Amino acid sequence: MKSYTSDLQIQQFQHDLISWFQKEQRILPWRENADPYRVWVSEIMLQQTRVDTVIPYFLNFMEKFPTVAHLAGADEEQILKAWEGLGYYSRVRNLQTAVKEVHAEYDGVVPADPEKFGELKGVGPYTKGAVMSIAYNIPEPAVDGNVMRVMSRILLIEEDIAKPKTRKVFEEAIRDVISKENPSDFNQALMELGALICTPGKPSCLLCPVREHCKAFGEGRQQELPFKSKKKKQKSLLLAAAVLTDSSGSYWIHKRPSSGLLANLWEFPNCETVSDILPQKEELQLFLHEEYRAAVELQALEGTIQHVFSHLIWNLVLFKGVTDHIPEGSGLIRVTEEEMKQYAFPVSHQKIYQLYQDQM
DNA sequence: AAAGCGGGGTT
DNA sequence: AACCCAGCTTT
Repeated sequence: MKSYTSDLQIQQFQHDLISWFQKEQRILPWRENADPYRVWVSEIMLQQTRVDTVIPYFLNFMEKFPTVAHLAGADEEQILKAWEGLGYYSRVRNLQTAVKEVHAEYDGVVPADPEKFGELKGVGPYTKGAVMSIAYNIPEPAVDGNVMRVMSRILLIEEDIAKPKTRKVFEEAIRDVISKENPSDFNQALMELGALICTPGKPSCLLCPVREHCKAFGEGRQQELPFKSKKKKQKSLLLAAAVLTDSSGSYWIHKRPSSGLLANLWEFPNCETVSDILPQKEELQLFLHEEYRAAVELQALEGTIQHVFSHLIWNLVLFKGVTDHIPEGSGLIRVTEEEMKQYAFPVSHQKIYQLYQDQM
């Protein structure tokens, strides 16, 4: 079996790629220095998330939690608030779990050993390679979506990048071609190339520093790659939510379970509505009484909210209601409008809050 | 191997 | 509407 890299001019490829990166790289906050903790935080934030989205979150996060010790000692409520709106909230809970371990087991120093670093919570194959190469200049592959796209074109790899085992094919290829002298710039250059030049839709091949090395470009097939099988579409759910207040204007809110969707975030009380005979308002009223012992008359709010996740769609119908009597320990807590700012809400419930306030 | 897990930008 | 994004964990 002939390897994918056998007819690549590796030295020349490395040089062309790294030289381009050193000249053209964007100025980004996490490139200010190579502090391993800083690099680590940036890599977690950048998982499935665009650079422009991450920048303000990264600056705020580093201000609030500048070191391993700061993050290890923070309250979960604070770190979720710092992540609010960024999505995939288990990322920050796993990050804190891992950082606590680094604080306790490694004296606060991020281990410069891929095997040890890779055992930490939330550190998968990509993050391991990225942090080890960028922070410690260790030649490990860091294969993300960008790298699979770029290398599928350079080496004309036609395997399905949606399949988990395909990542290993790319990791082996990268092990063959990665610069041992400068793995940090090499890995970053591949990702930068994927972001700026070798883009999904119409790659700018005429600006590409490595087009002479690119087999797909040589055959005019760059638009066909990478190959990715389709994923199935989202399920759609019908939900009803209630903005409940007391007579003084404080809100009744609920903390979501510690696992699953939007774990540990706060929300307005709500339920999925499944009946085809009962009005949604009555179904929600029954739920509020069963779940929280809250007897409350609801009024419809104007407008609905659709919220799209990667794997499902919420269609929300909204109500408001006033009650002063909900038992202690019911699962709902009472917070003032001012205190609301301390709690992390998913964007869907921020939309609910916004819509409610617009109608008051 | 497949599914669960957010949110937003691009085309 | 589909696709993509500096993916990882659980089942």
